[in-house]
Amino acid sequence: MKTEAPPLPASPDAALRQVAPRRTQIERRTEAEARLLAAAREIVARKGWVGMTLAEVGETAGYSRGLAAHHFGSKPSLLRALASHINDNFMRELDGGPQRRDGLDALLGFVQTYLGRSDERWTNTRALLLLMAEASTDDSETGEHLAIYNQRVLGFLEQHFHAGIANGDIRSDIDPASAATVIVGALRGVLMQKLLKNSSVNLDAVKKELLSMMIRSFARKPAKWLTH
Amino acid sequence: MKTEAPPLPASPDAALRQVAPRRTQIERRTEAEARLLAAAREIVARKGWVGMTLAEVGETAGYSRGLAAHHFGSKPSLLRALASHINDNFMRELDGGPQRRDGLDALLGFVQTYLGRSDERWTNTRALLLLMAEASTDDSETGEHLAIYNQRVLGFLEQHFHAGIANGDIRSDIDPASAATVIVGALRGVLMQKLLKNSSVNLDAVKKELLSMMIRSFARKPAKWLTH
DNA sequence: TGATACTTGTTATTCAACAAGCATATATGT
DNA sequence: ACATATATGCTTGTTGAATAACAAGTATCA
Repeated sequence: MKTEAPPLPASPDAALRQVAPRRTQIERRTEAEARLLAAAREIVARKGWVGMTLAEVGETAGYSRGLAAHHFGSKPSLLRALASHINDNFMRELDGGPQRRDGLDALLGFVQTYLGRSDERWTNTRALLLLMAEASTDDSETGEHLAIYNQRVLGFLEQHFHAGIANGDIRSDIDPASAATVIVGALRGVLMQKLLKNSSVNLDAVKKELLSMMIRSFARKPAKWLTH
Repeated sequence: MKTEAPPLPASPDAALRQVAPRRTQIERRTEAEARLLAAAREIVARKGWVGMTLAEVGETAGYSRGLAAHHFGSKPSLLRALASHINDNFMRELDGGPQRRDGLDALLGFVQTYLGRSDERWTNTRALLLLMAEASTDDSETGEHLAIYNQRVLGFLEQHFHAGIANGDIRSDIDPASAATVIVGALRGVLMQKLLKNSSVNLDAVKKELLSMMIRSFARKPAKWLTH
């Protein structure tokens, strides 16, 4: 299972010791943390939180088996860092979208971004899904950070529902909180089915259908958006 | 954590040994299996599949720590039995609905049933959600049974989309497979948020919003349904 | 008496958590 | 500048707890 020879991209290069770029402590620590989190994210996406071992995280990141435990102290603590990390990534991706959108336009863009990714970029979503599912079980405080993450995403959508209602694009009889919950739920639920074995989910078709649903349900003048 | 004195509802009653109803082997075995599955279901709902131990299942069911392993042989084998069990329960609950419904009416009824349960009856759904989430991680064949379960539910909905299109209630430009995926995903995704810590999800409001969405998106004549 | 259900005993494995040591970077003194 | 000392990052050694899986024993039924 475990890769015999982890990547180890030439940080301590034996042959060219002289060229070793004498990184500062802060650089070393920062890079180590980044690589540990990236490794954790991938492993969680594959095996889930409980299936992930600290040793595997360290080794996948190209370090020793002990580093993850040493750096983060404990597994729950790693989860905390990981949730923040993924959340930050996603929010950054949202901001870096095509252009500034608002109201219903922003909501449709959100869905397009969420379902429009290539297989490679699913790792984040996949990991987050698994974390959330497992979080609702754990007795400990492990799950609260994910609840906070969820609140942030919901808040983002609610805000755009309100904006859309204000600017007249969205029907005023929509309940922003409930509608946001449904949309986020639909996105996660669809992804979850996609990640099941032997899945026959056609993401493009689903995306199209969901966008139509949103326009017909939320738009004050659906025709204006459907033609687009 | 573990309850010191499990229920043990008077199967081997010490005081009234004489009255012990001399059950047949088949009866004993059947009851044991039922109680083991019920215990497993509850524990999975609380702690998830991986967080559940075979010993706890046996003891929660009122037996010895070893029975679960002995009866089912292995943990994956227990999962198989559990998934079937929950699936059967759910399908029976669907059939026993208010009355025979069809097409869009059946779809709306499905959503109402799914989101309209009391806290107690969520155990099934909760357990199934966790199993599904964890199933998409496992390398083994553990998850295939859940994929099959998912296919069955999707099939049920697709069939009613087709029926609704046929009888004119549902727009003909709806793609049944995609729409079914969205609805099932929305239901699960909403439940998942509800199960998160500190959840502020108002299930009644969400149900109402989702039903409105479905009517506005799928119905050929929304007005006919919205007044209802 | 034999079969079947169930229990208790045991083992091997996995893994988080810590501790003690090694490696690399930075601060201080000459 | 250079050397030495200290701090920080990283690795290897180790331990104890948890637990799935099996084996051998006991109770219940045919």
